[in-house]
Amino acid sequence: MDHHPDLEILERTELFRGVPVTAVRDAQAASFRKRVAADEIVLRQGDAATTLYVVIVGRLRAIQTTADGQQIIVRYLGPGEVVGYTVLAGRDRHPGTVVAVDDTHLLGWTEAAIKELMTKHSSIAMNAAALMGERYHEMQIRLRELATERVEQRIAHTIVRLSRQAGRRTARGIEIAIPLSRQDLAEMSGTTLHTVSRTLSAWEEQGIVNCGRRRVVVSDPQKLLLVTEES
Amino acid sequence: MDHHPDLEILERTELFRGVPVTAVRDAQAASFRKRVAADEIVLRQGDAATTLYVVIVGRLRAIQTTADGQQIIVRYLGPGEVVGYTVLAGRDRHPGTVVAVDDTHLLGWTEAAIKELMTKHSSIAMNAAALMGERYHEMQIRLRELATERVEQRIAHTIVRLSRQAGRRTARGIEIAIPLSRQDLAEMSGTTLHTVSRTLSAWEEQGIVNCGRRRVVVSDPQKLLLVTEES
DNA sequence: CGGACTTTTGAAGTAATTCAAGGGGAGTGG
DNA sequence: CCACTCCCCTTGAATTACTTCAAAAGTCCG
Repeated sequence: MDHHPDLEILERTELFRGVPVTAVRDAQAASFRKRVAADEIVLRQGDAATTLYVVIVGRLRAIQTTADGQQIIVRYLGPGEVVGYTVLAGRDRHPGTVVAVDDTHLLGWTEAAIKELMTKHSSIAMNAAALMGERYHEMQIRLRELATERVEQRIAHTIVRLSRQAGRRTARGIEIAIPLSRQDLAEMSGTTLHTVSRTLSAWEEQGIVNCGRRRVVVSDPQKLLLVTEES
Repeated sequence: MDHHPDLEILERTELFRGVPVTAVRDAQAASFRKRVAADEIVLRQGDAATTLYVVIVGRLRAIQTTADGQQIIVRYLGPGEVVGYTVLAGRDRHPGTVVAVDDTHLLGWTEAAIKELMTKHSSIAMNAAALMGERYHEMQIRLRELATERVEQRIAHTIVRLSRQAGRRTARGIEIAIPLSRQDLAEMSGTTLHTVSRTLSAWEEQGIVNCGRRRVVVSDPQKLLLVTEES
């Protein structure tokens, strides 16, 4: 069993992309598998951070909860992405909760293992820095949107982002391959489910989207982009 | 000149903390100095990213500007902090602009130099990952605040954060050692200068703060914390 | 077919923005 | 040293975008 199927997958993840094969092999050897069913929690806000995961198949959502129970969706995580960056960041408690959206398959490392890997193979550590930087960048954009844009524009941006991240071309347009309730969209856009519902209804009339129960299809991506641009 | 004063400073920065002395020496040798006067631009949004800096003395502000000219202040950067993370993140264009608030002294590296350093010394790369993770985490918090809190609470959080980052104990309370206009606070809290002004006026009457032209002194930190907590 | 969850839509309420105008400090130049 | 100017700050009043409240209608699943 010299040739392992996980190896090829790992080589294409954000953490191991461009890393020498020997190093990826080391990583693969030190990893363990974890499967979680839909709606299961992978890691919980406030818990001690002990593990880092890479998503192999499936999709998860990272959320943050405030003291008084309000939630925001920080992001969705798909194949190839890192879950549990806490260990990379050198923090000791998870700043958010990660829940599986579908049945998911992960590869995991203990804190000690991943640190050893990064120490031995600096390219892994550099990838870690790059990936954290990428997320930081994403957040800057979202922060700016939230601070300067109107609700409609923010919802449009949220949907554009989702369609790029998890969009599937269909006959009717780009379908977002994640079940999304109005509440979910609200928690991503910083608004209420009511406003999301009203906005989607309006867009539906304009032929921009086509949505149902926990389902969003962008029928006219161009028009949607126009919405993100208007002042 | 074997013993260089920059060396000791570098050893305490977020990028070189805990890194073997030989590595820090390498870094110091590869660095160049840069001085910028107050209000000078260190790097400009949209420009090609070629350099990474570490702040030695002084303070800078990172801003993001939208297409239509609206601004937000992403954060302030002080001694020991990294400026120009773009290079670490592997992006090619600066996502924001960084301007010096005071006269500032930086140490810089070319992209090639810093990448070589990280490759040779994985602890530097790991620090880079940790520091990016820390910023990502900060942004998550701010995003949540912006999405779930009222303006007054957000302004309170902004000021609490600033007082931790740049607070100086004085007879009157904690003075924020950065000149801050109402507009600046607005751009950090996602509101308008008018609302900031009204809020500060109200707090002044309650004896929470004591502020003047581009100056904020927190006279009752406890009461301010209460504001951040109320629903 | 019952029941839980999701979505829609109207109406009322409100927090915060926008509009508008004036006041005050700090620095500059005569 | 005074006056002028440029910012910065303040405060009222009007407006509005969005939330909150409320109720009803769909939709999916067991």
